[in-house]
Amino acid sequence: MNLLFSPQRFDDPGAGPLYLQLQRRIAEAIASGRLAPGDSLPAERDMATMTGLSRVTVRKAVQALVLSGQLVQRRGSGTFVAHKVEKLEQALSLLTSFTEDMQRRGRTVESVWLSRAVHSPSPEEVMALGLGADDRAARLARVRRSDGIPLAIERASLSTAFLPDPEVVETSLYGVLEARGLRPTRAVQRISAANLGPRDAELLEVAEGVAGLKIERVSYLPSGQVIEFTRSLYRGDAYDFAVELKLT
Amino acid sequence: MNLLFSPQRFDDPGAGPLYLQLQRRIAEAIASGRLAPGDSLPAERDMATMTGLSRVTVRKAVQALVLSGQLVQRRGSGTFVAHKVEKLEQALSLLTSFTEDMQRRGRTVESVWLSRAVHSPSPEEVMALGLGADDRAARLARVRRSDGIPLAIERASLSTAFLPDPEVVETSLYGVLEARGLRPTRAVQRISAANLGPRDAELLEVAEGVAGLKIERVSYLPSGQVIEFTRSLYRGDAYDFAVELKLT
DNA sequence: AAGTGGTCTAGACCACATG
DNA sequence: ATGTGGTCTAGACCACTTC
Repeated sequence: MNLLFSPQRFDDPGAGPLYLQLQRRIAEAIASGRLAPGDSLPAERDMATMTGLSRVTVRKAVQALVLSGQLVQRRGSGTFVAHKVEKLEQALSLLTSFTEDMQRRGRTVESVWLSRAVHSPSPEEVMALGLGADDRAARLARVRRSDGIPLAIERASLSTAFLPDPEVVETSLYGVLEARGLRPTRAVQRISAANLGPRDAELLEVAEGVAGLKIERVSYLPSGQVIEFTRSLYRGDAYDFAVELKLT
Repeated sequence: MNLLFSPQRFDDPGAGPLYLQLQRRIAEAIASGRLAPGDSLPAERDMATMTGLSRVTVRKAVQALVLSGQLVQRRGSGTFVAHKVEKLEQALSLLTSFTEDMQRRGRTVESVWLSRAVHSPSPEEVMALGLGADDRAARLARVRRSDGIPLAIERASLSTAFLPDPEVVETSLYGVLEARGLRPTRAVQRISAANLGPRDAELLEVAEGVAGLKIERVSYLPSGQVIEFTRSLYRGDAYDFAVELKLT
């Protein structure tokens, strides 16, 4: 530990900014196992005096490692090497139920509703759902958790023609639709990456700016009509989507 | 503009940290169109005096918006509202050629080799490629660009049994393999999100910490043998992968 | 009560871009 | 030459956790 934070080599010219040098040192210590998951780092002030850097510079190095998921900070408690999160693998080309998926893995499932209500549709919803001037949109938003860890935020929108009362949805939206005789047969998903904003980061219990996987799904009825439009945000560190390719 | 950076309302109690208040203000100005793409913001020092905040605090607000892709900073030049990047949509369940893909869209394609060489395999490569003790790994790394914008970093690994001399690959790896009678028929991709590290961020010409889409692909020969293992890193702001779901 | 991370300040120097 | 963002410092107070 004394070695890790010794002021030596911080005067090297051409080694780049000081915060990057420190960041690299810590990252290497983690990669090599000299810092193991769960280990605590010295307090920021202590690292500063040990390295001869200012606390602001130490913080900048630490922040980058928090963003990349290698460190975790807890206010009032300390800075720790992150535990490896076993990535959950999920097939992308099958529409699977979150609940069944997790139970098959022997994990607990919790789902916290953020809202279930009817709103005037946003322009995005009008586009995606093909709504008319007087149509209204039912919105369902929830946080999906497993074993106490939040994994994803799901925000679904439907025309009230298909779901007049969103309050009736307890667990499975598709279950409720099925009971009403509505069965999507095709869906298209679009996947991209984005840094989480303050709100979403808080809901997923990660630092602001952490990378998240954004998935937008549009589901279609056999008639070709759009029935549902869902935007999900997955924790990038906890999820892994798998796709099998057909090669011609 | 005077309005945007007026010190009013920065004394509101209960509105959260100052940098978040400023961040929110700027984000709203962009969303509402009062700040249009390409517009320049005042210099950091000027924003600081206008708002009555310190430069460090202004920087923290700006940094977050740079991370989320809403602002762009150019050293020596200024801070600007980012131009909307039209997201490139790509089908995930087809193995498409980057070159053909872009040309079909009427875009130029450039590919910059970072390295083409033979190495001792890393543990990861041994695992993925199923290498033996004496096998060596051919590595190909390049940055894919289109219209002058870097879009992705591709790092491919193969056993030298399949590709003894990586230097022969000029544009298409699959083309070279095909010429050698090697034709993958199945591939599995795993997708997740990650914050870009200093090196990768530089190669993709974005700020460190920006969200990237990480795709790992393993391709198989008809015999079931693994022929290739590729790790790609796409700019999260410029790419969008599409998958169609089969619903049973 | 003591220690931790979170926020904030005022001021400084450097490297780079543009006129 | 001037202005810009990039880095860095020393010191301060707050909110929270832990003892």
